Amino acid sequence: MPPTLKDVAERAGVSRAAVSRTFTDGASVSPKMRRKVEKAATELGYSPNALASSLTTGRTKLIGLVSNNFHNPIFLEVFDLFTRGLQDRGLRPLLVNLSNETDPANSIRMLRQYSVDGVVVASSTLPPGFAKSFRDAGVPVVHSFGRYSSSPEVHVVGIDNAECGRMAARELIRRGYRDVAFLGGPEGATSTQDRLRGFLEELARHPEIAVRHSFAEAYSFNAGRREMLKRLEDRPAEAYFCGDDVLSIGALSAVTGSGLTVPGDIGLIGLNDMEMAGWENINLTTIRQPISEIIGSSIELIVSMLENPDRYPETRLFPCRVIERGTLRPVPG
Amino acid sequence: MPPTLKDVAERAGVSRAAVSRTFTDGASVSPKMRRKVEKAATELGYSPNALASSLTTGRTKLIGLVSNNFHNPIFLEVFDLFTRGLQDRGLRPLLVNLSNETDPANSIRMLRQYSVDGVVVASSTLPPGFAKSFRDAGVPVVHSFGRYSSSPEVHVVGIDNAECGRMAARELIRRGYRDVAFLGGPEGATSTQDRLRGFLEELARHPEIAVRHSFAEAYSFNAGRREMLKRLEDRPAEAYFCGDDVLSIGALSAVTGSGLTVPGDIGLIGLNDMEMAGWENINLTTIRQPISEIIGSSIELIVSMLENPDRYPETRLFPCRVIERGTLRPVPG
DNA sequence: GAGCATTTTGCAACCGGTTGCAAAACGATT
DNA sequence: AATCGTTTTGCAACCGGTTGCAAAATGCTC
Repeated sequence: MPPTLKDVAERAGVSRAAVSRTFTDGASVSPKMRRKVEKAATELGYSPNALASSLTTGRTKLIGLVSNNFHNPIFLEVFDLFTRGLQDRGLRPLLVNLSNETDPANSIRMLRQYSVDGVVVASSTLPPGFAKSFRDAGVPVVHSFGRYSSSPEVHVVGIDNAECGRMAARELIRRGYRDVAFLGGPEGATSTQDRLRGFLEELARHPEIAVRHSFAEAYSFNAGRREMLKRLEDRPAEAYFCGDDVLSIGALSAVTGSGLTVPGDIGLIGLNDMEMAGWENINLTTIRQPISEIIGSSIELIVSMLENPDRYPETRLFPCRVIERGTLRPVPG
Repeated sequence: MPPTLKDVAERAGVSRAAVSRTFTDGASVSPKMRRKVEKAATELGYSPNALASSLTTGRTKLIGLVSNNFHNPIFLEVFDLFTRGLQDRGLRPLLVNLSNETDPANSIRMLRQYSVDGVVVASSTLPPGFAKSFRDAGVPVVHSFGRYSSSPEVHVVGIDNAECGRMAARELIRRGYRDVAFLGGPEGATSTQDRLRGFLEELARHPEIAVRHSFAEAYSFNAGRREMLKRLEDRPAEAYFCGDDVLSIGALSAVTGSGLTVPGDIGLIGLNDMEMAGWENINLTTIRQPISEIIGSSIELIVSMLENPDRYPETRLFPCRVIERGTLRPVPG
């Protein structure tokens, strides 16, 4: 139904090749020819079919954006930044929701059928092997918010989760807490494991401080709330480092709902600094993850892989920092 | 690089047409042939190129998912439901972020270049003309969360915003408020206009009740908070119907942050019933918008348009209902 | 095993573009 | 005006599939 190259060529009285050339930049076309073609094209309302041209050029400018996290509000920011960043570079995000899938094979097949030029895996809970299987299928891939590895097999952009754990521990120690805990996300998630590891590592240097940990079933408000309610049944710790902000807010709700106060009775520190953490009625002390930088860097990386698919895989980690708000008690003295 | 139809045909010692047929269902292939082809295909790891086939079939199974709302957490639920629903039907969402665009021409061109089979516009703030320009370009379109029109030009699926306004008014009246207000979203948004209209309409039947209204600059926490802070400077109303839940939560934060209580000093009712509204520390009374039904219906509609593009445009409205939580005072008596 | 209807298969053209190559047009030089 | 080097243009093959049509194969019946 929409006009094709041939229609334009006929109307302009030139060859199809000539039309094609006027629409691919860098091709040799005389000014006269260009005028003729452009006139015919606008008269017909022609715009080239990107999919047809992808057949010969081997480029679709389609990027698979794969995620399994459609419940944490931080991911709305993530999608916003990714879609805008990709669009600005003339790339189109093909969204894949992995929420109920476990097997990568399906989504790999699907993305190959649409011959995406590259894939961005945006998730802190998917195992590293997931991104790897895209690479094995010959598709350039970047794992955003993925796990640090000293010998990376795919590009990873994210934060040093273990360092965040240490950072949280130092912050709690600095404020004089003597009985602290980690309230993590799902036990299997690599991000949870790493944050816990760092947390324990740092606290191991302070044997006088009691440490414990437990896991919520998901990175979600309700999971955080439920887990904290369980902790409150027995004698709770003085302060909790929660796996992420949403968990923290759930935990916060459990604490205040039980008639205790934050930070009076219990201190809380989260991770992410999602928009909501700054809301007046939440005001969560947290560790800021520079998601905008992470995403910018991920896009830059995937773009560079379009030119050079065999680019040596690297890990890019961005520093986090503590954002002080109102859920930890002040530094003593 | 990936194996093509031809490779499979050669390996199986059959014609390319035969291979094509074994991969299109409903085509006539003998069991023997099918076995031969499938064997060769799995050996080579072949899977058909959806884009190439779209050239002849005219179907890409790509659906443009267009939105300008990447800040309201409710839209994460929206994206989740849309992507899952489309995937389940073998369709692929091509995400378009309209946040900084105002002119539809660009996105229309882009979606036509990728020959999407249809477009879903998911937004309550885009003008009706936006969806229309897709239709004019010959692309099947559904406007989800769009405005009701008695003579619709495109498919609209959503709620009756005016009725929601009336519903909120009735709820406030029922609880004995005598001085009420509408704290709307951006003045230009059709959803805001309609909600206000309904709200005023219902209150016009109760001249003894004072009514006023004002608008926030966006459907966002900060806008709601700022606007409510302004209202609090002067003598505020007894109760506010806020344009949506995010605005309500912002307003809630402004009220409690000013040392007043909800619903003691000021009552609040929102609209959407986003997940967060039910969180213990928010506990917002609100009007539930059945987003899952709206999205299911939108998908059903766009799917049916793939078969029958000239389907007569209809408006589908879903009923809302009040979810009673803790931000309005109890019914007197 | 011949004759027939039915199914299966391959040929070849086509979908909407791109691109290597050679012919045509152009411009400069003598 | 003839020669030569450059640029511009068109031809035709190709990208990875699909599909109408006719030929080949199959299954039945007698």
